[in-house]
Amino acid sequence: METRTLKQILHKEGFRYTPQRQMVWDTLGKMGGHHDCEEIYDALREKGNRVSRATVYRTIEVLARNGLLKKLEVGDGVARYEVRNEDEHHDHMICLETGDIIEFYDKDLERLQEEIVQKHGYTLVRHVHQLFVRKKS
Amino acid sequence: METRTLKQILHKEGFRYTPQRQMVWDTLGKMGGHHDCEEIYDALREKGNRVSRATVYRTIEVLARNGLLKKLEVGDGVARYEVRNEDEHHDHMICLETGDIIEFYDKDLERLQEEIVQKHGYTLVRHVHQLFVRKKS
DNA sequence: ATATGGTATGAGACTCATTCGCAATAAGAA
DNA sequence: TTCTTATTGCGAATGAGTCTCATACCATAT
Repeated sequence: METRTLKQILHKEGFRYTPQRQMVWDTLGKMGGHHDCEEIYDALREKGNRVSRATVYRTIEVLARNGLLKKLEVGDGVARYEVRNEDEHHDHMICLETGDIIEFYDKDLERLQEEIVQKHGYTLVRHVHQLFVRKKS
Repeated sequence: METRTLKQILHKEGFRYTPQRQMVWDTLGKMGGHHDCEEIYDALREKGNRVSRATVYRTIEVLARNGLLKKLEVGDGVARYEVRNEDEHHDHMICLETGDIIEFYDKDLERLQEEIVQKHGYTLVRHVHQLFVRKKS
């Protein structure tokens, strides 16, 4: 059903359904968490799949554009991606000591953001909220 | 007095006070707003100052490390900087249509962040909060 | 003032993530 | 099956930012 879903989504958006796209999607799903293109590329090759780096980048772009993936940039020059869960939004807390990425969600925070944007005469399209933290000593 | 201030700060931190560093600092101050290294570099050269790109990058790194500048990454692969005002923190709202960068500050939001981090057993070091918006239609 | 030690600068080479160009390939419509 | 054209693969290209290293020059001790 996963296969069908991806195929349907791609077709609906006018994209072609290719084995490479399915492979990238499956791999990201199996890996879980947040990964950069190189990691996805390596994971694919380790499993013997022959895909080019460029295709991984392009596929991820397509998947992200269609809301299947969420892009995460922590400021280290590498973009990471995670499978997007339709009905579950969250932001990230990044531990400066371990590099761990913790997800968090706060209803009030989300509401506050909306209010602030409205107050300025705008509409919120998306947001980036990252908390760089350190273990409490 | 600006000159004295920068000189003092650099010395206190064990850095040398050089005309290039003063130039970069002055230029950023005169420009105001958010600018990337290339813009700063160009602004300096236009005024006839001979500085190398590398020095601009290095100087900005030094200034940022010492809290004189604030780094801003919007996700377009170019880091922007703004002069930091000691007693005034703010986050950014980026208009997707015009590229305008609007500053905002919300006390409750700041407090909420702290609470969330504490709840997870961490200490907040710094945060990135960007609201990508569109003019209300 | 002057020498001295070591940081800072300049210019360009270099990195490294990401994108491009283009010929070859293969979806999917007819 | 054929045809159109999106997609792939590969390597070259891009571009922000970093590094190298010889030279310049800041700041302290003399």
